[in-house]
Amino acid sequence: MTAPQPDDRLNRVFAALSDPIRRDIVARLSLADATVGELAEPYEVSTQAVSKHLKVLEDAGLVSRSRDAQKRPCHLEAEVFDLMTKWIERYRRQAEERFTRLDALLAAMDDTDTQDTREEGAAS
Amino acid sequence: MTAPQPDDRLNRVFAALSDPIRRDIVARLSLADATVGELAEPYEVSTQAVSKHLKVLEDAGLVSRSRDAQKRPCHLEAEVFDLMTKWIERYRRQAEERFTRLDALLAAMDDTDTQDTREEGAAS
DNA sequence: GTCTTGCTCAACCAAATGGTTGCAAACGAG
DNA sequence: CTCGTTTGCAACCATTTGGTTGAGCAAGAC
Repeated sequence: MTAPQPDDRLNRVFAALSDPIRRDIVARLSLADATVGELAEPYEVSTQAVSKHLKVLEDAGLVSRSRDAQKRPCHLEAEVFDLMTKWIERYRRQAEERFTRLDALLAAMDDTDTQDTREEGAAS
Repeated sequence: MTAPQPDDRLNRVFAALSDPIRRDIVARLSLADATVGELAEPYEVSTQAVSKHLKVLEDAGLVSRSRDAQKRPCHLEAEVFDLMTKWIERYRRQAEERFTRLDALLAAMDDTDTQDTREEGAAS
């Protein structure tokens, strides 16, 4: 808890969103804050199960909970989304770059006929 | 497999990326295609374990495998990333919108004093 | 005070996950 | 054909996960 390393964070965030109920909860919380009971109502699972899901989302940093009498209003923390999009975009861009480089290589090969094409060696 | 519904897809993609080894594999495949053995080398787990990880990534649609003699070169399919970013961006935008609307509402309330403020009703 | 509501905690259970080992298939090399 | 290399599959094991039920706590309602 003291040092939430980005790696650990990413583990939890991706894992949290791998469950359809939790994704649905996030979707609904993006529209409005809600209590545990309100969130649990549409699903056929018990309130306790939803409470567990909320805990997973909270541990991932996706949801924060305050107090209002007995109720525990849940609030979406959209900030964490950035962590994911940064990770995803980084490697997507890298892959796309590689793709365009491959295109260029193929074009060059087409020019210089069938020469020795040592280029894409192992990236050790 | 016949009808990979987007929901199911998202389950698998998010779950696949919730493991640090699998994220690392994706990161390395974004630089260059690689065989199972090459991918397994840096880790302390067995080749079979990495083979399993590759299967998870393949089932999620993140990786495709071709054949070259005994080797099975792995290739990153960056397309699936879009599915995630679309999902994420959708709800992040929604949350941000709500945030700015709340700001506006507060400003309006400050103007018109304490009127009836029915706005954020349940999202049935 | 007692009651009811809203939620969490604890114990338990079945299924999935991530790892292991051993074996077999596919393929090129000799 | 036989051998080594690379990979996938099956069985097994420990841990995690997503669900259940039952009890308990906190806070307004009576």
